[in-house]
Amino acid sequence: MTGRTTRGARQDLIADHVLREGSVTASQLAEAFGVSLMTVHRDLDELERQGVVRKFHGGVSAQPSSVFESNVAYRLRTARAEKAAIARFARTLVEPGMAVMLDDSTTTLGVAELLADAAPLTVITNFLQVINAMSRADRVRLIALGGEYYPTHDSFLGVPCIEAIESLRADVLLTSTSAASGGLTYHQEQEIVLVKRAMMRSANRKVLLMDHTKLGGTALHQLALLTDFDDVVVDGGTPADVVRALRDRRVNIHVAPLDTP
Amino acid sequence: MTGRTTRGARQDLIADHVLREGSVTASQLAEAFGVSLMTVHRDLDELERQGVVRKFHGGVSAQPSSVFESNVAYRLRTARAEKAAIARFARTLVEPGMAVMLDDSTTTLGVAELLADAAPLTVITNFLQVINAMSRADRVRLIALGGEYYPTHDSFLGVPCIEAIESLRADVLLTSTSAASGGLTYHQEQEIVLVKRAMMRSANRKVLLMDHTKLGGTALHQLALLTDFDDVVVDGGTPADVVRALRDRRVNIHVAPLDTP
DNA sequence: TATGTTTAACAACTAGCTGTGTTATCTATG
DNA sequence: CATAGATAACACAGCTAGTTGTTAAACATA
Repeated sequence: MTGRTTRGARQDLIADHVLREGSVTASQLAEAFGVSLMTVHRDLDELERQGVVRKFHGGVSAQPSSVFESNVAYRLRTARAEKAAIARFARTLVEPGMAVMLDDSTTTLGVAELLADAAPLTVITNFLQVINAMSRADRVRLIALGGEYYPTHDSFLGVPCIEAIESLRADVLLTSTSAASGGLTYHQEQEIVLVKRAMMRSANRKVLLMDHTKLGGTALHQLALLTDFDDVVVDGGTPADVVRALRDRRVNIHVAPLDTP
Repeated sequence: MTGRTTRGARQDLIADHVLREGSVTASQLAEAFGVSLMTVHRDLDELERQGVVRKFHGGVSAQPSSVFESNVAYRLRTARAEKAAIARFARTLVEPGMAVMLDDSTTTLGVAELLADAAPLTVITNFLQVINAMSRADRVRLIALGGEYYPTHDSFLGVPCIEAIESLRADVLLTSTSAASGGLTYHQEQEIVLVKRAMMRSANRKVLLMDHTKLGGTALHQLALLTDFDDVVVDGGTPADVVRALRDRRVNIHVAPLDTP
């Protein structure tokens, strides 16, 4: 494990290692990656800032999953290829002239990057990263949902957000959540659940985007039934029997093919 | 006029020149700045994109003032020192723990950059540049006002924005507008006027920030009386008789000293 | 069509930033 | 109080992104 790696890749590996082992010392990491102690400390500071690990005198330990799994920075790193595949598929559900609502999930961020091609378009979102991306896009009418800013999600939530959603109506909602199993979808945060539900009430067609790593899990709060969604898009890495089981439950499921490089 | 200048500075000079002369040819500009024609064209494309000039075959002409004066990019370039002075003063009106509302003016953007020092704070704004700045700030609770995005202002306006404002209450509002004269304040855009008025209704203390270049002018729509504001902050470049006249009108005026380098 | 103007594509250069290590100082823990 | 660990400050290498000029092709205007 001594190959020269870039900063980001090394941090990913450190994060994986910590999550797997529970805790490590700084000097072990310096040794393992052939890099100076100072650099390790800087990586660990960064990971701590992102909420993935906790530092203690001598090293770091993993955060309880409930904490770091909410994190944008962490979520952006997981299942990248799967999300890209799903985004490409979701993009085809959007046609020029539509009003598209996007929630604050990293999966929909992938869609946003492709949406410029579908212009003219109205985009409605509470996700700051999407807001910034779309503010630069041509021929996209952008409607931002305000609210209280949550740094962990990089989005706006709370009562003001929900009220704003309720006075709008979108043609299609592209949304995602952290877990699904047994015909139900889940999310670990109350605030997010309330916003997602409001979005579902304000959209004609509700599309759920889920990479296969999220299937079979649960989280603290129930969000909705899988059958409450008009479409569910999963990536090509989803086991065939899982797809079949969902189809048997009358879930309108689509499989987005992964890139084969 | 042949000294080596940076891109931004050169564009400023070109903009000034065009606004003064009405129109210029591309080759004249290339000559004047000792720079290639291609570079001039690139500068002009940029200025056109910002809405400051209009291109025609052979050169450019100035946009009518009503068009370019609304532009963030243009406004950001004007009266920088004055705005900085006013921002420093306005910063002293904000105390830790307050809920501060900021409108979408370049003057308040200057204040936002200084606000981190006054944390903990609640900041309420519809200005995307302030949202982005504050989302990175520590110990600042950020409440974004949503609405329809207006690229010329880089902010969110319209009914959703006004409704969001109406359900909030701020300790202090820092606002600015494009012109003031005869005891009245003005702005050239209806949408903006409605939002500013809503903000005024939702704030306990209303502070108007005006650099002296805006005094003595008017614009299409009346915004409010100068005496509707609890405080009016002008920069040190304001003529003494103007300050006296305002004071005679019972305007609670403050003069922010300019930097003397 | 002829001429001047604009754009596109490429390459060179630059400035500034990012990532890194070293050293020295500070801090925590036993 | 001693020692290992953490941080701050500085310096430097490498790289990326932004800026410019050149050339050639496309375009507009008379």
